[in-house]
Amino acid sequence: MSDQTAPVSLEEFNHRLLDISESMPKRLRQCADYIAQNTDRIAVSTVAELSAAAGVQPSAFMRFCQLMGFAGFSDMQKMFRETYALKWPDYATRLDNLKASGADSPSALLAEFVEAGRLSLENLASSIDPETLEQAVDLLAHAPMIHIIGLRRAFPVASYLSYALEKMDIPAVFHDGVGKLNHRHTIRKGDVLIAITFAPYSQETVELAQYARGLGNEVIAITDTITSPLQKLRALTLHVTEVDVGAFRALSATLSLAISLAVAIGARRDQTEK
Amino acid sequence: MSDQTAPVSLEEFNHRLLDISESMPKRLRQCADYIAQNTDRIAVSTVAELSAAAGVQPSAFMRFCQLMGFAGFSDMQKMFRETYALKWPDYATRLDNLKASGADSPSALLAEFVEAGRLSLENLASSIDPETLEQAVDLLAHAPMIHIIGLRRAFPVASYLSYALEKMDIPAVFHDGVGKLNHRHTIRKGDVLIAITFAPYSQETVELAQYARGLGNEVIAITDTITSPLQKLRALTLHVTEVDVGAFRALSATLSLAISLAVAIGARRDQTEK
DNA sequence: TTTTTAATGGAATAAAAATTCTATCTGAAA
DNA sequence: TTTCAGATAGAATTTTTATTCCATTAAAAA
Repeated sequence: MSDQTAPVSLEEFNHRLLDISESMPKRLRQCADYIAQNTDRIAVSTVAELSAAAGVQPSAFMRFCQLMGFAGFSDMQKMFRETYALKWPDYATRLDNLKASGADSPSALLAEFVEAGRLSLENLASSIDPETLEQAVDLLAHAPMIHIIGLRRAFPVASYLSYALEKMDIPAVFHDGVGKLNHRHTIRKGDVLIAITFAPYSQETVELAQYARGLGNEVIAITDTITSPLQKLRALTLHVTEVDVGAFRALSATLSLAISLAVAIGARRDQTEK
Repeated sequence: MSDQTAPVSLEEFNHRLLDISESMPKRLRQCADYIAQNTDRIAVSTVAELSAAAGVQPSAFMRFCQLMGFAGFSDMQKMFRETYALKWPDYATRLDNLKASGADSPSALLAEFVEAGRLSLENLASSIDPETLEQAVDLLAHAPMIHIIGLRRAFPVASYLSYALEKMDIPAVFHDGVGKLNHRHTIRKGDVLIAITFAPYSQETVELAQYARGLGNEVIAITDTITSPLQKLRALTLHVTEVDVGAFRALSATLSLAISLAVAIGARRDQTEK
């Protein structure tokens, strides 16, 4: 058992590995070498698998984990499963804990939302496919008219998108649902619709998307799940996963995506006009 | 047990999920919805964790796996562990990847907004004064009615605030300016107004704040400068500095503040009612 | 309504995995 | 060569996790 504290990040882990691997006995050295080359497997493998792959006994692998400063393999694996944000914090539980400890001040709550926002943004950066985004911008930059719909939770995003497009003098219709007036007849052939919807999906949004698709128009979807009804319409989907705090979300990632889309469209149209 | 063969790729998995999720009974649907939004957690979680997060019993989750065509959870997880190709380089690398696709590509732009958003959030966390926030929540939690105004750039924030308050059954009036109709007469003595405005300030927002102040009511301001006209009214000011990308901003920080405020009000009111 | 069928929750069981233990081995020092 | 301190392999044990089973509940059909 090591007296050192366990690494809490990939950097610390690698540093430790480099530090001590040279002074390890043969079998443990084998573990170190294997792990150095296959760090990514730790999160999704068992001791048996890893030790077999490294050519050692499970017990040897256990000793390796302990030398690295962990209590055991599970402890080490936990770090990998958590650090890489594949497992997000469960904010519902965290909030309960906050309340229980009496530390549920507004600023504590704000701190949670800030953290959730940071995670969402980081995740957005790695999950958005540049090509899909490029395609969306391309379609939108050439559209004679852009239609936008997004209700309930998605309404702020849709309204901001409308605002941004208007600022750049890009023709756009915001289907805001005011007075239950339906502007669907403003959609002409060749126009492109941006539909923003999160689970549970707004009926109106889905219907408008269906209508647009019925005219043979392209639909760009901004949504949070892979099973959105817009998927069935074969809309071009930009998928954003927001980290929720309890039942609420700060929309940081979605709004960033939306504003990027708007500005990119603006830039593209300027180029084309020249 | 399903007669269909199990999906062997993420695409097949998604397709299957989309196909059958609608015809599932309640609890299994819950599983489907949760998984649709958190597909990436399958590889590194246990049945217990996933089922708890989805709000169902482990046995329900098992049935879900079988409906999806797998023999059981382990079988399903196997697929995800095998196709688990690391999408986890660190954050800096991910940003670089986005930028790599060309200086003025949409994804490079997205990278900038993501970066700006993160900076704004960090800034927010350190600049908000917990006491001021506490005061604001206190005032708002005791208000018989909350009024909200925010136009142009501030409109998404105001609308989201309205949405959140409505979800929590907190009486609120959204002065949305639709049809240039003015709802100022709905403001009664003792009500509190949340006014959101950024430079250059909307005339309408400032006027409504003045009106409310004239009745002797409290005004909470969410604004981006220290010299806003609302300051003169001795409104309680929550000051948010957003990092802009060119002439645009992603509103990450402002929206996080707004949603925190809303949730904190909701929590405070629940307490008071007891 | 009554009957039938499907869905659900939770405990019970089975399986798998992690971890520890100990006899045996290895290699260096005496 | 003998002694001894690690180091190692493999089995035994403990812990965790997956899976099944069945009584209860809810929904659908008669």
